[in-house]
Amino acid sequence: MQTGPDIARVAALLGDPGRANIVTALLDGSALTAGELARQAGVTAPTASAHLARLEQGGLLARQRQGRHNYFRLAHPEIGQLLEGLMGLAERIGHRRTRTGPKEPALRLARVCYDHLAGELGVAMLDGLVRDGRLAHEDGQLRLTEAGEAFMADFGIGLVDLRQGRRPLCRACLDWSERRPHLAGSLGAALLQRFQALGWASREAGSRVVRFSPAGRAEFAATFGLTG
Amino acid sequence: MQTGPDIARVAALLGDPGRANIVTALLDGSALTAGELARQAGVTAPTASAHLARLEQGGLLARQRQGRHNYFRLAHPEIGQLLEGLMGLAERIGHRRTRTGPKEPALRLARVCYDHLAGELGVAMLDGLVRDGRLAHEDGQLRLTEAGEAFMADFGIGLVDLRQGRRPLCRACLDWSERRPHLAGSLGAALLQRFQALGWASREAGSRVVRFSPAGRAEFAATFGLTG
DNA sequence: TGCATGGTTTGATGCTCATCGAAACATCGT
DNA sequence: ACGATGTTTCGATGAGCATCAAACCATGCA
Repeated sequence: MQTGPDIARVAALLGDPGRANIVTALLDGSALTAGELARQAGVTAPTASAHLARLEQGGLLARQRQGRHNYFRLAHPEIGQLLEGLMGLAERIGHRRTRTGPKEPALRLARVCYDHLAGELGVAMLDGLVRDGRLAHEDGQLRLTEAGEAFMADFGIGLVDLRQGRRPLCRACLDWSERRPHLAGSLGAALLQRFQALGWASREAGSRVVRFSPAGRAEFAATFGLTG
Repeated sequence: MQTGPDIARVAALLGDPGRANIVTALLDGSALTAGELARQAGVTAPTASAHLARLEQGGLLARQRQGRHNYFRLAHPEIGQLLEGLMGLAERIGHRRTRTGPKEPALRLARVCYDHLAGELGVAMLDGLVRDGRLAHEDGQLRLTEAGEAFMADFGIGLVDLRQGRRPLCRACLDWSERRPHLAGSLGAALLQRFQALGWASREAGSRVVRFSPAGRAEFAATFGLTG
């Protein structure tokens, strides 16, 4: 008999392949309809509907009705963090769904984690920002320095807007494939959006892959002082 | 159809209340026998045996036969990290097993996380170490500074031994109750052991609670420069 | 060589729940 | 108003599995 949070309830929600596929599909931060999720999960509409109801009831998903469509998204960014942690552990333990798929390398290079950049380039970006004194680790938190504020403003990020929301500006998120942190939080999300606006990178439809153009990749490396 | 690590397998293992109780009981880093775990989990010996077999098969637990006893422990420290993450999320979402139990405050103040100090005092200690320049955040990793090495040696920590193992010396572990990191890794484990050797604190049998004596608490605060 | 104790295996039972087809419901475009 | 599309509800089916009692195996002690 133990006290404390009920981890079994949450784990059981993620313990079904269908539901796991659903939340993984939502890990890119998008909001998908019930039908899309059913297809992604490889189940029929009724089963998906039942799963979605349970996930919503369990507090993992948020539902937004829009006309005849039902959009679902992760209820909280922290859920994405947990999923990355689960992936890391599953990988270490050797539980893999398939032999490394074809688009696996692209996924390891650059992917979306909820709504920010993850993968090799994601952690490299955070490293660069810290090395150049734009972000600072402080009491285990990430803080934007004055130099960092100037840098972001120059890069076209509207910090004022970002500080409006109650979501933290900077946050370290442990990367699944790199096993080191990358930048999350509203700033991380804004940066990824900016990359897309600048045409440096684009999201691959229906996957978490972020594809950089050769020119965009070069600009990216130059901006954050990456050698690789 | 998705690729990548199979999170459902791992989550399903943790999704049963019996198994969740088992791993939670092992979260204090101890190695317990099958019988003890059966009692902790509130199931009979046969069911526990089945659960333990599945957990071992799944790579979450390591078994060590000693005579007619079977000792189980978490297969890897990272599993403890994931469990704390799961607890944090479950708490946020509002899944609690019971109304806050009686020993809950003690647990939030100071407890064992796998083998190192967690809770209010755990994060305060890390804060103090960083503030005083003994640990430094670097590229998202924790590093022991020169001043820190001197401090640890003076405090009676044998760094040479710690560096032998392949386990990282310092590691940040996200605290379940405080939602901020505390110090893990072999150094974190060594510090907790030292506290016990000095008589500052002692483990409460059969729980994760770490109980500081009044004098020990004062020494602790003085050593790490805590005001609270 | 026995007896006690810890642990696992086996077998049987019952429950939860994932799944899908069919039908009902809701919304949109025409 | 009506057909088309997206979504949920209902009902039925089946599989997986958690559970325990009883039997079995192994180790330690006398």
